[in-house]
Amino acid sequence: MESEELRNVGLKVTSPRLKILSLLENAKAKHMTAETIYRQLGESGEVIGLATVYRALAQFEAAGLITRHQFEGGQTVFELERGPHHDHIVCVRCGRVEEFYDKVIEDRQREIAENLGFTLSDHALTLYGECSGGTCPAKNG
Amino acid sequence: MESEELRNVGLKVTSPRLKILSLLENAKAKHMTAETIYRQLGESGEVIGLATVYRALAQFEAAGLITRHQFEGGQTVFELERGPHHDHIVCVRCGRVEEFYDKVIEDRQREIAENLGFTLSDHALTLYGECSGGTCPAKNG
DNA sequence: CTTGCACATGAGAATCATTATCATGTAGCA
DNA sequence: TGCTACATGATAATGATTCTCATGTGCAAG
Repeated sequence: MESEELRNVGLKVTSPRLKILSLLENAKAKHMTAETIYRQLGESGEVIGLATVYRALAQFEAAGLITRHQFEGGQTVFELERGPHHDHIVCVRCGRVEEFYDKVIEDRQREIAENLGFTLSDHALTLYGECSGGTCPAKNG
Repeated sequence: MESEELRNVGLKVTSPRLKILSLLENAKAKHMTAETIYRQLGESGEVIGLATVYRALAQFEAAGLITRHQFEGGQTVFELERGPHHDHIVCVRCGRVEEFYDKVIEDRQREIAENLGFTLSDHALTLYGECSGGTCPAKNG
């Protein structure tokens, strides 16, 4: 139940929060902007203030429920935090986002940070390219 | 001479462009925001419209003279394009930016993109951490 | 089951970075 | 030297995100 997820992280269980969380869990697109969430909720008759959407997303992120990504050029997208860590590759033509995980890279990152005298706390790796013709609908999906 | 750099990429040689380019080449900080460039020029008595700064930076980027980076949370920073490709590690405490290059990671990125059916055109790898106590002035510099 | 109060919400204003507009100025070629 | 396409600067406009504030509500205590 989503209510528990909220309680577990110390957030009051409210209708807007439940709806946003629920949308994130059931949406077809795994990466959504605040605006998209706002619009999709509106279309389903669940009208929630845009400010509330931003607030809820910020709280969810602080609580570790979701992750925020800032791909180049575009807006900030949010993604439900489930499953193991991964990075992203974005098609510059159609906007499609794929995920991947690579142990070699992960390990190297830690080593590099250490060598430079940093304590690694986070990283952002995003690849940009074009997905192969057949697959690429040349239109966001 | 900076004038040649401009001519070489097909841009008219104008005073504002020369000043911006010159600042980028001589500034102590290697990564600067449009706002910073605007302010530093103003302080040196070289008053240039903010819009012009943004325009010039966009043109320099299109011409390959500089590179644009979008680190998390902060604004967009620009960096003179000289020397080989590299990635960045940013101190989340003091904002210091170090650069690094790692062949292992570069190679893996290409492989990963291929495996996923993408033609890699670009990538953004930024590590976030805290630089070691002694070195970290805990204040941007 | 009521009550109180800290916290949540929504509408719209405010902010921040960035881009567009438009009247005027100028680099650079004929 | 003069023309013309392009550049500039002041300012308005935009788009994303955050703040404000009056009002509403989850939920723990009684």
